Amino acid sequence: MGRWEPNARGRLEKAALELYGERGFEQTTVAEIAKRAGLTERTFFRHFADKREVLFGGSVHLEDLVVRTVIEASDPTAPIDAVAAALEAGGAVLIHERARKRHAVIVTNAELRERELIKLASLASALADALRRRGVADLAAQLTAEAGIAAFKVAFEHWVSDTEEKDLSHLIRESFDELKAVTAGNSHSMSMTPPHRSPEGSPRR
Amino acid sequence: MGRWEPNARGRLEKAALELYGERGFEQTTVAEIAKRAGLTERTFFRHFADKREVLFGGSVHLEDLVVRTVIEASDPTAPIDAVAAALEAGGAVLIHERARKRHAVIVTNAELRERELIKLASLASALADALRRRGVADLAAQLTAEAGIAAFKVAFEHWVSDTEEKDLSHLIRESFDELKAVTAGNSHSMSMTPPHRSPEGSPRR
DNA sequence: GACACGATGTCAGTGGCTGTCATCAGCATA
DNA sequence: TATGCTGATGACAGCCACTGACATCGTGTC
Repeated sequence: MGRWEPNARGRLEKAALELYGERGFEQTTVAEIAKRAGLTERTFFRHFADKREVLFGGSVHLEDLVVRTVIEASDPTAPIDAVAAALEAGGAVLIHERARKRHAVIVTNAELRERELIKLASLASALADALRRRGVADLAAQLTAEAGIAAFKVAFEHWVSDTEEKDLSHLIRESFDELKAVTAGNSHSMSMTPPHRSPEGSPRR
Repeated sequence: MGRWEPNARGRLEKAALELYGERGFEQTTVAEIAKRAGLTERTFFRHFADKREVLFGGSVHLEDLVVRTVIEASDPTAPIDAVAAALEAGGAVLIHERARKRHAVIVTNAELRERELIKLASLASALADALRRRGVADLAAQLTAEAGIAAFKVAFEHWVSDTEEKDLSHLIRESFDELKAVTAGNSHSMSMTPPHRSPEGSPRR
């Protein structure tokens, strides 16, 4: 077979996730990741554009799946529901255990959060494109996509923040329902006397 | 007064925006920015956390304004409308000319887009906090904030992409109206036969 | 056997960013 | 007036992310 151990990329991903988890993202050097994977720093950068990207290998695959699901949605579906269904399909391929580990690393570092956000923005943009191709007007397509991503984001964060694995599909549906309620103005008006608020050490500012 | 020229920070911001515009973000070194501002590289990093942050000095001020507006909203306002009004108030302090120049730089570079996204995410998070403090339930607060930011983002992008200055307030209101329509499923169902689509070289994939 | 190919290694260099110490005007205080 | 403190800046050394250029070496092909 090959002259080298196979699956260099996979080994780098594994080593990186481990090291980021063990000592933190900033405290890990690319050279260390490469060494644990039995490779050199230079090779790391041949597989990944930068030190962060090694955590986001699956995002292309996910985006593909979600976009395809929208494109193949049955005809008389409302755009927002097509987006919800597509994101549910995307969520279905995620593995709770792995997603939790990965997310635990990401939330500890601002640069990694930035990268996550731009991946979601890219997904929103691709979704909007798909909707436009289905004949949805430009502004509506953008807003449906962006609002859909917002709902997904909220659901996903609840999913990975919990040790016990709830059903992500269910969380996504709840999130979209709440989104609809909230934008309809159906949510109760705000009151000046918040219900559950004790004055134990008021937040500064 | 001081021993040095006053307003070092402002001079750095000005020099950076100019240079990023002239030769691009990546082609500009921090040393060059500092030199144009009559300072040293080390001083740049005392004023800004990194090379990107110099473009985002106003974001704290903006976030403050928006959050305060939500907190001070009159009692019987629906949360989504309070958020819309607050973002309109925030948008009102932006200067079209300057926002356009800044945005033109940001869209050319992925790292800068990442930074912009995390600032918006921070704003969403602060908005959600403000809503919770006003007694809005947790999930509703998150979704209202995130969806509101989505609407703002779309409106803002339209505003800065146009040479002629439309009214940002107006664009924001339109965006929120469209958001409400779209999440209500009021938008027309998707059709398999898109209205305006000529087959001139189908996009790959 | 010559040769192209593709994945990796080696090495030198750039630039973002940090820690540390020095410098120096203004200000307070003895 | 001398002394000392403070706060903004400069000077310098160093780490590490990332890149370009070239070398190496199995594998498959002609």
